[in-house]
Amino acid sequence: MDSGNDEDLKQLLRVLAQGQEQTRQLEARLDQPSTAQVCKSLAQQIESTFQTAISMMAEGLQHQQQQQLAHTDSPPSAGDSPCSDGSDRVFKDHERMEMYKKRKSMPRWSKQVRVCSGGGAIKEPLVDGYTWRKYGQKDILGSKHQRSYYRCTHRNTKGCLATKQVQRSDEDLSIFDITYRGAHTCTERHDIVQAEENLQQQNVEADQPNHDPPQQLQQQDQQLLQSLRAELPVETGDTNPEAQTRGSSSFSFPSTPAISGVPHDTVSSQSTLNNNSMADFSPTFVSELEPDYFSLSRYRISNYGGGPELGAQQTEHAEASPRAATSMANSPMVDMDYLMRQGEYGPDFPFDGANFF
DNA sequence: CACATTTGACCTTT
DNA sequence: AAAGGTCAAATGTG
Repeated sequence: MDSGNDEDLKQLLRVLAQGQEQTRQLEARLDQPSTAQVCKSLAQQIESTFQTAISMMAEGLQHQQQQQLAHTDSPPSAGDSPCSDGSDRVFKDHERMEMYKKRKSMPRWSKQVRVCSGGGAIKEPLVDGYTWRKYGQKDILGSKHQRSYYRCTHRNTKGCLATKQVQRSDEDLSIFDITYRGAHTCTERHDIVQAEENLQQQNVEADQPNHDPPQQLQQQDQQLLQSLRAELPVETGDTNPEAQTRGSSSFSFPSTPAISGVPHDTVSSQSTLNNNSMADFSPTFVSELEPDYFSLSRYRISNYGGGPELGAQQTEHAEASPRAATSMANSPMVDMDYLMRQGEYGPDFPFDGANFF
């Protein structure tokens, strides 16, 4: 238990450092002609990061209190624990329980991704910048398509508990419902915002033909632009029906950092939306199976929690990277390349924010 | 060999 | 009890 405590602390540190880094980024943006949207996204990301930290701390506190209680209530007796044979199992069960509780309290948000196929078979939009590992697949009652379950690849190495579920929509085969759960505590892509900003800038430049494009803007980016233009907006009329049926009361998270207690009952819609909203434009949609397959996505984020949607529709950029499709679901950090290529954000951009402690 | 996915069993939630 | 979510052994892949 104590060993886990240590891990938790490290993780907490990571999350806090992430928040700090994000705040720095936001601060830097405020001096630049950034779009409001970028700043807002950043702010939301920061909020969410701190929420994660807060809930981690609250959890730790609760755990501590429980331990203290147990200590004072029943003084340590020799025959306290079950026989040697069963103790292991009991411990495992207990741990599992904790896991479930932990996950249940995690922020959760979903979005719809439209995948446009160029005639080929449609594959799941698996690439979103994080590396995921599939751990399950299920038939879902009333749905034609199975739901796939993914967890962050770094679950074991960094204890990152982020998961996602992917399920193809019944009505529109080109739409996938993706539900994310938990913020990434691995620091795989802390700098998404910058990538997005680059994209936006490129977009703007493209709209103003007179503007000299920086030399660094090259083929990849051009293609990217084209794809941005070509992409289809997902129609906004639909209120995700499932958000009401299955999500209604299952999720809660504090909107304001109420320091006390374990916050479980307050709902903040906007804070849950964007935990990693930036983390999800999908770099590589080129299918390795279908050479002509070329797809993009634009998505909406629909929040759980049943609260009134305030600007819940937030569109993000999708991109199609000309980079050769990597294998399967993994395409780590493609956007990182964009960052590095666009040297203008300079040397003082502290990448050590990604310190892996 | 070290990863990934598949898939039936198992567990939790409703 | 049924549905949803996860685990873990078997299997696949580079």
